[in-house]
Amino acid sequence: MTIEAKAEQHPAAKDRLAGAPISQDAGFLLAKLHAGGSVVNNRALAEFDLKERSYSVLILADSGLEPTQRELADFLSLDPSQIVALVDELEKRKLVARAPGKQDRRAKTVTATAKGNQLLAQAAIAARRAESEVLSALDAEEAALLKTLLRKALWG
Amino acid sequence: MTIEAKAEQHPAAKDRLAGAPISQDAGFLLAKLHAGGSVVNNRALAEFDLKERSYSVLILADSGLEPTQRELADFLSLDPSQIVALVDELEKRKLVARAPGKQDRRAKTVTATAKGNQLLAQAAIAARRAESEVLSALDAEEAALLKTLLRKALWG
DNA sequence: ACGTATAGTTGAAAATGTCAACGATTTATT
DNA sequence: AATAAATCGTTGACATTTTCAACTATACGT
Repeated sequence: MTIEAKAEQHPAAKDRLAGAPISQDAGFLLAKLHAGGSVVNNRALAEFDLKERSYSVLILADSGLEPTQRELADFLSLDPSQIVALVDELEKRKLVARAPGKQDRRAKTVTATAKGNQLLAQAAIAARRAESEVLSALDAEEAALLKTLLRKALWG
Repeated sequence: MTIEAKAEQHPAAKDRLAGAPISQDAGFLLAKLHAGGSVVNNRALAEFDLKERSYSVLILADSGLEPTQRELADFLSLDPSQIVALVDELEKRKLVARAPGKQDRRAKTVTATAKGNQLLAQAAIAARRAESEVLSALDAEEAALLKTLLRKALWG
């Protein structure tokens, strides 16, 4: 028996369970693709001493939107105290800076420094490579469609 | 100014950051939709004293595929020791049973009991409701397409 | 038969998530 | 204007989850 034929009879064993009805469950599919993707993303970002989380904060800090920590917490679905730790670390590395909110002095806006912007430029390249690895089973059109649907599910 | 017009100028404040380039990142979109979905799913399943994880194990145990714990770990992207805890709890509640693997006595297959099957039937209804809540911004066709794309990304 | 690899289990350590309290502000109510 | 109520960032405690190294029992390769 050829290897291919054997593979068809024993679906890689790895995804023998893919036929179970849970593969119809969006929550499960999301969780599984996210879990696999996180590993790939974090591996790609490790080179820059970043993780998915700190990378996200850095992007938002670099966006020009001058997000407050509260906005970061809401947007990233994290507890405000986790944002404190994340920003502390990035600030210690001089990648972002805190500034008092303009019309609300309780708030602190987080913006990327020039150094943060430079690191981000490099990291974004690695992140794009990681993403195409994660979505390698999709062609470009399908990948774009997937992202469009995810955005619509999130924000309508 | 109408409320709608105001909403357009100040995009709910909640998603003011949605315009940042991170919204182009599949990993981020996956993480965010998964995070929001988990809350909804777990709330729906709490009624049955289940969480996403135990619900997944129960579905797989009920699938007729007689998965081993190792297969569950691989498929659910969890450490084998986490499967032990999950199955322990479900087994204590008589929802699943462990049986020695047929051709490998090291392995243990996990199968749902009649009681587990009955609970699952109820829980699956709640899970479906939760899913349509999470994907409420998508019409039926879009939701189906999203799931198809996720499955393709995972298994080709 | 022997050494090597794998399944499940245990327990510890590290990372993450959740929550309540606090000082400094801002906003709402009188 | 004065006071009350709410919000922002922060800290620290606690719970949950993840990760990892052992260990026993069994299977597999040579």
